[in-house]
Amino acid sequence: MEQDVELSRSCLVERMRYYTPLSDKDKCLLKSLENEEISYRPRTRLSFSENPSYLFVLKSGWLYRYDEIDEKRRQVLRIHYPGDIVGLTDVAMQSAYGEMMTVTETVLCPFHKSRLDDIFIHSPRLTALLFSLGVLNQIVLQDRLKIMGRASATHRVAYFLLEMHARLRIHSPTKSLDRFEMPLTQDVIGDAIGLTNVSVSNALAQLACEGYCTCQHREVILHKLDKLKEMIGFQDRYFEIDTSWFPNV
Amino acid sequence: MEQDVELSRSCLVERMRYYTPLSDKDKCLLKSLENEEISYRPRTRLSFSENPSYLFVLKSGWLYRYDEIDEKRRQVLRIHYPGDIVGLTDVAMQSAYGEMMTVTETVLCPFHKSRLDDIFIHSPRLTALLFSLGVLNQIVLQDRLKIMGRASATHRVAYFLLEMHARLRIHSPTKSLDRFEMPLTQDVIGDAIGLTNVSVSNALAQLACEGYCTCQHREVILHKLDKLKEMIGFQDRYFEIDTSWFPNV
DNA sequence: CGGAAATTTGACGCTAATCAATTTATGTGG
DNA sequence: CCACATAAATTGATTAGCGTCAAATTTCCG
Repeated sequence: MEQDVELSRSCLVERMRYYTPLSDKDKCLLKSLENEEISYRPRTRLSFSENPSYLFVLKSGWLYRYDEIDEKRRQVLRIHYPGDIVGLTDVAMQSAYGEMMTVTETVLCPFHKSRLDDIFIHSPRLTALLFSLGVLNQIVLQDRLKIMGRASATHRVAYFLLEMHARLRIHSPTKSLDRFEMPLTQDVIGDAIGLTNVSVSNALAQLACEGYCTCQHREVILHKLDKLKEMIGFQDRYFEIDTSWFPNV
Repeated sequence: MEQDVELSRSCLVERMRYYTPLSDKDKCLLKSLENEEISYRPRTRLSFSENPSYLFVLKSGWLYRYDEIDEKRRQVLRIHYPGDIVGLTDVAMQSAYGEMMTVTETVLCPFHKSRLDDIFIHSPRLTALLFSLGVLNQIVLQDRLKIMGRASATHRVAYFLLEMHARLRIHSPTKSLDRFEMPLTQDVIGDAIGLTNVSVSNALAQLACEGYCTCQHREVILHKLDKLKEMIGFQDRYFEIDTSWFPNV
């Protein structure tokens, strides 16, 4: 029991066990990825392009990945929350994809990409889970494509808030979580959904005006969560993984 | 030798061996996924939402996946080429994502999702490859996000043509392939990159006017492939997979 | 060859980008 | 704890690009 409590302190284990029960062996496998720790200050630029052989477990804090398009434009590709594995898009290719920037104080646990082999070789079940989480990521990206392609500025911003809400819910599934911290600036939000900071500001004003939500002082309050979801047809992808076909070993 | 030739007729084996050498066992594993065949006519709507437990190897033909937004709007999420595994976004979740439509005459090989377990259990190396191809897909989606968020209509269309070019190159890496068939209508292209068919038409006219490429009679000719790539900063993601860390079993 | 689908072309309107100025919030040192 | 400097957010005026609607032309396919 003591041991189990000890193991559950792993951020990655917390995340994974949310989707499916884990054997002690699997917990150990995951836990071992968090042996080292590096801390970063807020707003630190992280560039691992020189040798993208390391992945990271994001232990605490927020960071985002972005890619420069030109001097004044960039695309925010992904926002990372605690429990995320960071850097897969770097290690699968021979070169890194964009850069990362910490938002808050951040702790990363680096591990070499060859450590993934341990999982692939020793735990087909964990492998299936990692694989499925990769597919889930594709689905989330596809959702974002849909929004970027066709939705108005207001809908895009609403979508962004709802996706953030869905992400945060994973780590506090009991709470209703109608309010949460928002450390991202409107510039970053805009770069994530293809808008200028001005348009984000206007969209937030309109959402507030219609009573859906407010976003002030780095805090989001979702007054009409369900109505908001309905308005843009939002689906929470983070609760849906089908584990029925996973191998039992 | 005879056997090897026989095995190489598998579309999936062809695709996978492009990225890394495969053992005979791995070839058999992959080949066995193509035991059944179903043919479809062009422009057939495929909906497997009732019970999304089957994946498909796309043996021949083209099809695309899309999702309706409202009556008149849809987002084309992905275009599938021979050798693709189709349907991962359905089986990982408990419900299907959108629908599919064949473009040309198409042959699909269905297999149950539990067959993936065979790969995860028996071939860590093939698992690593499947996993990496999933990550590659995420990268391609991220590239598309970048384009959708910030690029002009002309750049979007140029990007679309170049991505198609990159995809087709996988299956004929020797040819320079500066011209290829384009069975997709401008409506479909537009729905893929967030434009109307009218804007696609205008963008193609401008690209042709500037001498970059022509798209007529269902055929694309890229006159200045390199200049076009340079103009939009295109990177071919399909050649980059890093297999150095894959397990040897 | 004939009907339907796809593409092209043009006129007009709307949304969000751009540029710029102002207000508000944040964080630091005294 | 306050004053100050800087960053972030808000507001407004103007503009460019794409969407929308509609009609004409070309292509496709049985």
